[in-house]
Amino acid sequence: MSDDDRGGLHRLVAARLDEVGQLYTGNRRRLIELLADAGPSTLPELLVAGDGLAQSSAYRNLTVLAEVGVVRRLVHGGDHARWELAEELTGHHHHLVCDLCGTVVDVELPMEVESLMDRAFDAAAAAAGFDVDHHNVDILGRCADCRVTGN
Amino acid sequence: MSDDDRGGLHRLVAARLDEVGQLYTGNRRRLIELLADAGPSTLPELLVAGDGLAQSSAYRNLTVLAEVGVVRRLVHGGDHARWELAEELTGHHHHLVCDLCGTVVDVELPMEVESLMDRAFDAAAAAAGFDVDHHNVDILGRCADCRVTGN
DNA sequence: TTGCTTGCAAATGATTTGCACTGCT
DNA sequence: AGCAGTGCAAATCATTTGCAAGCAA
Repeated sequence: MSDDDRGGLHRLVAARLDEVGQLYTGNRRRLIELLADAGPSTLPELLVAGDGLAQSSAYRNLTVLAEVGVVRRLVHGGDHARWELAEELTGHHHHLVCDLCGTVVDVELPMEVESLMDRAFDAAAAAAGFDVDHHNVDILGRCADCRVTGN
Repeated sequence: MSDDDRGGLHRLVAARLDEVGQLYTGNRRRLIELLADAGPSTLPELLVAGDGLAQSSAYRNLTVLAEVGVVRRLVHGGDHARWELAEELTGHHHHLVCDLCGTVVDVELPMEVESLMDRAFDAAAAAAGFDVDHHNVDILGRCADCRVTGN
């Protein structure tokens, strides 16, 4: 994310919090910065990078940020959930997930692929009586690091 | 799943267990039957349907069945994980997930869509240094029941 | 001074494990 | 006999919550 977008990011988060009477405190700003810098992160990762941030505050703040729609909780197989900035802030994307170390990296797919998937998903869901709201794609495999270390 | 396949299913599971010196016991057979009948199910659902099956045995048996590759553990947002028969037994498929009640239903996508996705995913992953092993697609929305009840 | 935040400690709840017992081979 | 499977109760561990003190409008 460019430094240019960073200001807009903070302004949007502050506005969203304000709408529900919540403040954009230092802890919350730090979490947003960390997620903007590091992408999908676990709570322990955020605590290590967060310099003294209390665990309970981190969980509470991430929950609040998710409630106002600026953060999203991801759940894959590992012990800890992962948190990332919401798509409204990052754009629509999917995830590369390493089967070995659990790392999650964002990927964007070509627009034609997204629209073909949308059409296919709508059709498949309609046949089962579902109304589609959105879709998540996880691409699982081995990340560059784990390929090298032969994990 | 047809009754015809059911016999083959049990034979395959028994063989897989046998390979690692484990038995195809009544509890394990019951779990396989329940998953074949009900699709992706939570542990509480399996216990209710399982008539006296102990919780710890259910967890332990599902773990063993997953280790020999006949069962898969799914994790979406809810309180409980869900378990389903592995794709080797059911064929490749994806999931419709109800945002409101958490129900998960299997869907199959047209072959052309799968192959287009495979190609797109390989290309996107390669750009990030990932080797793709497989992919999961979750289609999220509102199931037929929740549409009716206006949950 | 009213209400949102914070950190600590305690509680919660899904899942796992220790153990003694039963049952297959 | 010898090892796998079972159920109960206790332990684990990510996450949540109660509470008292700090801080902003």
